[in-house]
Amino acid sequence: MENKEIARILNETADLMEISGEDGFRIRSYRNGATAVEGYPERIESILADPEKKVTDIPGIGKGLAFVLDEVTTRGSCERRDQLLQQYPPTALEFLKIQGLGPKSIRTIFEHYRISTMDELERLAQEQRLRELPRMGAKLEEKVLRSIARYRSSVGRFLLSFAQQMAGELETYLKEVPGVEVVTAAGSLRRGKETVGDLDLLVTGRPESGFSEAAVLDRFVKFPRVNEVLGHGENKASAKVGHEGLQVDVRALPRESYGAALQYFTGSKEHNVAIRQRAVRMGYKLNEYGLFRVDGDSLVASLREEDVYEALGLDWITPEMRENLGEIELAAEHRLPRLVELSQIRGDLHMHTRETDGRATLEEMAEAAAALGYEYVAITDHSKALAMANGLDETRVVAFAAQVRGLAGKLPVRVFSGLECDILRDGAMDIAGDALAELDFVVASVHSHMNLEPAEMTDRLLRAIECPQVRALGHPTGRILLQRDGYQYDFERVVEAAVARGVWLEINASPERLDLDPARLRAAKARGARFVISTDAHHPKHLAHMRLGVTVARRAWLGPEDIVNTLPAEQFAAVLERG
DNA sequence: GCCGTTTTCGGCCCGACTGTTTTCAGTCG
Repeated sequence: MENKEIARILNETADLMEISGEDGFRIRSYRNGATAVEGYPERIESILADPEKKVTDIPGIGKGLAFVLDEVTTRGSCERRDQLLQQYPPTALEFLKIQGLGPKSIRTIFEHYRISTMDELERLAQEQRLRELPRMGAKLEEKVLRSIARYRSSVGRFLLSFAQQMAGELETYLKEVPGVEVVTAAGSLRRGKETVGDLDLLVTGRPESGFSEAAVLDRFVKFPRVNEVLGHGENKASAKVGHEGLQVDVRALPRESYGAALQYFTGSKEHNVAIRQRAVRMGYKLNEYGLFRVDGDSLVASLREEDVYEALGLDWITPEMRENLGEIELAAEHRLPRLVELSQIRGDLHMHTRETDGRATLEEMAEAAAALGYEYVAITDHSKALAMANGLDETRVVAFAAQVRGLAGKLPVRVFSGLECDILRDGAMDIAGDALAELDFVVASVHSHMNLEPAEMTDRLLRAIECPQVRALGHPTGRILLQRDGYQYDFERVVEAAVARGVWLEINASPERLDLDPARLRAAKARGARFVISTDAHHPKHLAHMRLGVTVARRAWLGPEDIVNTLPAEQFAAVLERG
């Protein structure tokens, strides 16, 4: 069992313990344990199996959790979780995802009503029976109904990063089948959409090396994380994978038609419709087997995707652009834009350390950045409004700026002193201007009062942008993918103000944000905005999320000239200096 | 339940808001 899965079960147990009203500190120990397990470099299972090693050497794991870990790895659950699941239905955990409902309210609901499904919860709210319970009222019912609607629309969708990871695991696994040459994820994953509904894997190989389609599909349905096989034919098998139930379709293909199939299954639907219309106009027909002449049915192209596009008089179009938003016309005129690439990113401008809610030190973050080949980073811990994160006050901000000046030249990358400064409800900065002025780089973000009226939110952001020390607007919509919509405001006005003040817009690359989104990025670019792509890392390994941010930028057709952190360190420093 | 230790028990992060109350519990971050 993977550490991540163990951590999930510990967190789930903690959720149930909260609903059951157990001691808060004990619950926190379970959560701390989960975090420790998830971030631990070695497999817990192998530590448990090794008599030379002890899990209790891991900080956060004591005697109690050691026993629980042993239970979880051997049978996938633990005694306390089993007990609690007898007491509450598994949907109790789903109810926690509904905004406005926390463990206490869920417990109250279960004490008064015998319900076990989301539909029943919805009915209680509709029939105004929640308000009969203590401390619940009409507003809560409305909130719950809104949240259930959002929950429904996100069910069956998955974060891009999650699907990519699953695709990677399956690729490694399927490549062990003799003769397999390529395993490629197609569909919205290949196009880099922020969330994906299912995973399409195309597999091909060399018959002369023993490749057989049946062998690939047989191995796939035996993948240990397959939960339910939905279909298993000669060319295609489908299954729900992982406890999350991501649907994975594996198609085994002859290599001759690989390019055509890849084009076909990558989509988008709109792009493909337009491409096929173009083919028809040129006297061809295009399907997943190849591009054929209509008269005589002879094959024109199918081996490589590039061949298909070329035969249609088009430059090859990168999957991120395939949405029929004008890319086909540009490809026909050989005028496709040059998009930003991960290798062009030279620094990361949003990350946290142990000073607030990060997990590593400034030095560790700098080393991890150097390992990725970066020239520079900005350390941007939280400001004091985020009390729970132990945000910096003015004194600590000034001390931090001085500390970074003292470290000049002593770290493997250039470090800029930064701050992710909270934008208060009225648009004022959480930190006084003279303290901010000590820093090299200030990114301003909203973390509270996200439900203001659009006009008020617009004014708030406009005022924040006016602050002379602010250089970037962090996660500008505040959306959390599959969980929370962004805050409402007049985006165009805010962008125009940002352009006028030289404030950059952040593309926050953390997997659950990817904020701004491609549509807003295009709109902002059209108004002259410039961008930074930053990871918002809270751990050195999060720095690797940069590639997700780059993917989002590419989906918005952004080039290196649009992204400020493609600048070399000296030039970037000069841009900061100019103010 | 973990940790550290003044070694066997006490401390562990909390401020702000919301909607419900009529003085504050529950949620959120």
